[in-house]
Amino acid sequence: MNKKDSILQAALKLLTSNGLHATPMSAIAKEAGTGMGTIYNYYPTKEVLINEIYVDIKQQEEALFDHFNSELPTKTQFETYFENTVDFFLQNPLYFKFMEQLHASPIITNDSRTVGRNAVESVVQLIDSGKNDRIIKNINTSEILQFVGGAILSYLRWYLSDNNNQGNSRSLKNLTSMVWDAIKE
Amino acid sequence: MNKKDSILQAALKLLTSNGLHATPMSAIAKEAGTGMGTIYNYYPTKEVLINEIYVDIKQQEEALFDHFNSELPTKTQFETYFENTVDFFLQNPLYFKFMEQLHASPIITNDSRTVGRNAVESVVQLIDSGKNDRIIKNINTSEILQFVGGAILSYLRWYLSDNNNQGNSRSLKNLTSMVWDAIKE
Amino acid sequence: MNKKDSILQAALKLLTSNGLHATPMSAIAKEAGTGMGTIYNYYPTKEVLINEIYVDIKQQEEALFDHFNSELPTKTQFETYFENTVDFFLQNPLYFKFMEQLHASPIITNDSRTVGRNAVESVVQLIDSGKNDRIIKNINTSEILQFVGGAILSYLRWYLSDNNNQGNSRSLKNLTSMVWDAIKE
Amino acid sequence: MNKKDSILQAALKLLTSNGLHATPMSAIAKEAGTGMGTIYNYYPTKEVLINEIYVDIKQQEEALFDHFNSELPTKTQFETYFENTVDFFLQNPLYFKFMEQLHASPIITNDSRTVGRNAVESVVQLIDSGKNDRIIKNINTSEILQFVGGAILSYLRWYLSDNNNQGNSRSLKNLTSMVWDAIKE
DNA sequence: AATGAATGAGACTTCATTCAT
DNA sequence: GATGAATGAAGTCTCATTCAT
Repeated sequence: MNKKDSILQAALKLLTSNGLHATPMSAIAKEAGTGMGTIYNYYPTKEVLINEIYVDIKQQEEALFDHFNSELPTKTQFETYFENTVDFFLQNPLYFKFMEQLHASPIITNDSRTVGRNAVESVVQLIDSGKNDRIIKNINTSEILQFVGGAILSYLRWYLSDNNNQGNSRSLKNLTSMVWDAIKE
Repeated sequence: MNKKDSILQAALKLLTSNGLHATPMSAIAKEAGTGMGTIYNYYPTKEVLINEIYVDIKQQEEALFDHFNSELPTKTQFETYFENTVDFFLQNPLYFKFMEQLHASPIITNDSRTVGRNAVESVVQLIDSGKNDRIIKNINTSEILQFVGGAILSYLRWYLSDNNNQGNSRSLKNLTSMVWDAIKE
Repeated sequence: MNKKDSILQAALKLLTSNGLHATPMSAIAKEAGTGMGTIYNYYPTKEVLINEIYVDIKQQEEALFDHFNSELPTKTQFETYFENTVDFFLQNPLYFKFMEQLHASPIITNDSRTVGRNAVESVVQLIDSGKNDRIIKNINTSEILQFVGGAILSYLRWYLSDNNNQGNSRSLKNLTSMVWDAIKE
Repeated sequence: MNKKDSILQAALKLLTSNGLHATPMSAIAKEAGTGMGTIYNYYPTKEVLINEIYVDIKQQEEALFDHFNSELPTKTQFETYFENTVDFFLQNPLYFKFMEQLHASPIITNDSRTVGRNAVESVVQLIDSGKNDRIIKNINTSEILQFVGGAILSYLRWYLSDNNNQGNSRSLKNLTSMVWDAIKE
């Protein structure tokens, strides 16, 4: 792994376990196995480093849609999106913890948030097209988007919570169908 | 307003707009119109102050159920809970911003989180009773709880987001029914 | 002595003996007998502290003219100015060392330099009036001012140089008359 | 131009415009069009580099006297020295700015200062010989030297100051004669 | 000889907390 | 109880210097 990625990984690990306020750059450097100065060769400030992690995750999320097949039925596409996204965060629980902690933080810049919004553009189009075909309810698209996002979020919170170890693929299927029922016409 | 509350309000205001990392105690004191030492007469550390705000909000949430009428139909009770909770945060948007930012932060202690969980005990009972009466789906209660919480969260995010001004009471009714449809048997 | 002055004195002492690049704020705090944070209660940055010293010296120089008697002959006034200024720096050799090192430094702001120029306004008037009365040569006033300043500077450099201990009041008298001879009509 | 000189020129330019405290070696390397390592092939430390510039300027100053004709009258020799030196710095204003800023800095080593003193050895001899012939006043030679140096310095400061554009060769002639009048018997 | 990524000591500065008033 | 000047540990960031290429 190159240095830039080591730093990102180290920062992700420490930020999610200790929090922003308890993760000095020196600790990140130590964890990454570099000198502190090296971090600053790649990221001009701590704030930029945090935002880079944010953007990085959002872009990986976006990449999940790269091979979307727009000829499949809307419902199939939706299920694929929904389950892929949940799966992505289950495979990368630190990404989820990071987003939980920093999604609403003023440290995330507007530029980063814009990248975040663009990342879900494919889903917006899927929903719009579903509304057009009267497959999905005629509710404000951004509201539907938030609803779906909230469902993903709540599932992940439940699944990854310390006091749960009963998560299974059946419960995800349940949720997917609950959500589809809620938004379908 | 007494000093203790001034401090809480000042902290809430600054924390939500600037973030934890950019809200020094001196700024809180200034905003509250007190001396820095005064804050320490009420709260031994900054961390305790933050947790106090957290617990305070959770307890106000809990108080929403004080006059719950357990003789009404489950669906009515659910709708009341759901809409009251959304309304509570719409009336207190800073509470929502605070929770968004600090819900997942390591600065919130386990004790505070326990208080938070107790605050929704009434809802747990409502759901369990609903499951018992085969009105609500037989899914893990904590999963349902997270699902409902996620729906509230996503609605509030959408409603309070800067680029939205179309929120109206109809859309909340829509959501309430979407959620009920999703969890009802 | 109050804290603000202790800090100024400590900074002056260390800056003149070690130079700007070898005088950390921590050393100034230690020398001043305060904590580092205390310095920042009075001076927001190191740069401001340096400029404050600069302005402070310039204002003390200006104060030398407060009791100038404008009814005395021009020559007498000039001699008084010249010798008082030399004497001021001989009494405060650290002020001289400070100015030698920082006079031309980019760290001194334009605002500070403006204060410095105002401090010699009385001398400008004396020279202008002398030119008017055809007592002083009709040369650009700022050029005369620099010439006189250069004479003071060179005398002080010589007098305070390590390898000199023959300074005496006669040599100052010599210089004063040399300079007067050079600028008189 | 070879690399060594590029480095010297780059350092001179940046030091005079930004100051020692704001001129990192990396910036010098960039300005010189070399790598940072290359600088260290020629100069073991930043301090040595600065001193090299200092010594270099002093040696160029010394070279001005190489073709001094010791058979000309003392006054002619003095005028030549005086005007050549002023001219040298007017042709190389960065040299002057450099000396203004670093002349008194503790970063200049005693060895460098010794070189500086040797550079004016010819002038010392001229003055001594002038005193011997009772052409120049019988004042401490080093004091005369400083006086003459101060006159040069003050003229250059005035001439090169931002708010001056009236400099002309007549005013230099004036100054030369003022200074000669001041030191001649 | 030339390079520049890597380094970490040390700089400046912040801010939670104390305590004399 | 109320205050805020004082504190210094600890944070972010810089930059002179090294060394593998």
